[in-house]
Amino acid sequence: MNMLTPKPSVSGQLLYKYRLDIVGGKYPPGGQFPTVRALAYEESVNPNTMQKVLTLLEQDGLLISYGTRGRFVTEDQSVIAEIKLLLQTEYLQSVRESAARLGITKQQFMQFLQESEEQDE
Amino acid sequence: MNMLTPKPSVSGQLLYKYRLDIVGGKYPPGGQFPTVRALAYEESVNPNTMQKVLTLLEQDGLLISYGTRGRFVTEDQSVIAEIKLLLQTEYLQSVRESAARLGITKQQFMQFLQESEEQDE
DNA sequence: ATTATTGTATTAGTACAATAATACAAGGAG
DNA sequence: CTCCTTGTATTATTGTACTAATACAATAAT
Repeated sequence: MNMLTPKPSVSGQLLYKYRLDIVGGKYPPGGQFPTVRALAYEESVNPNTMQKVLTLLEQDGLLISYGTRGRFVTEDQSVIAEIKLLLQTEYLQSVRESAARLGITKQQFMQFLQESEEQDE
Repeated sequence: MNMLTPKPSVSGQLLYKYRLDIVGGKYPPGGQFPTVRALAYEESVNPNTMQKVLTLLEQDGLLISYGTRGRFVTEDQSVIAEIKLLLQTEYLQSVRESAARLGITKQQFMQFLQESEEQDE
């Protein structure tokens, strides 16, 4: 039983996933992005649904569509960096609120961090 | 533009809210819980939707229905404590994953905690 | 006793997300 | 030139969450 997260929409999850994939460098700036149909197949989702997701990523400025040539990740690294920072900031803010609601103290959080493995460098 | 959270269902949000309200002590153990209709009105939600939510809270063991006498918060504090811990643990685990996906380092997190106001004691 | 309020249940309707099934124009590849 | 793949668009259908409108039995209140 999942206590926390009410199920979000498929498209919302995919949108978030690709945002993270892009700002995380999985798809490098200027590089080609997989096709609508390929991603739809990969995610076992209808092509229409996937296209909507990619359209939203274009609105973010993360992707650019060149008609039949395909879609590409923006070359503008500042856009990517900006969105990455936005995602991080928004998330940390949500953590603040959630921790408060859950009654998680700063001490608990510190201890939690100590126990965490270091994933950087 | 909300970067993070795809819209969750109404009932899922309410379920989460009441779980937190109960484990947070807003509704004390053994005390009466508001009626379906009252809560539905309060949240501007259909009574049917609210009833489903309360039914799920019963399945959690947080609430007990005594027919027409109304619904009450469980008197068993261990159940409440257990669920509170479960919620906290589940959340911290999700934080670990999310932080990793977002590329938030332990250092960033530490700094974030320093900047946070202290909300306990 | 009557009345109001409780939880519970049922059925139908609405709104929206997602699927399904295509179709088409534009460019690349052979 | 022809064919394939690209993005894009359209229309219909399905699934589901939520609303709407009740109804009913049990109990507390008066």
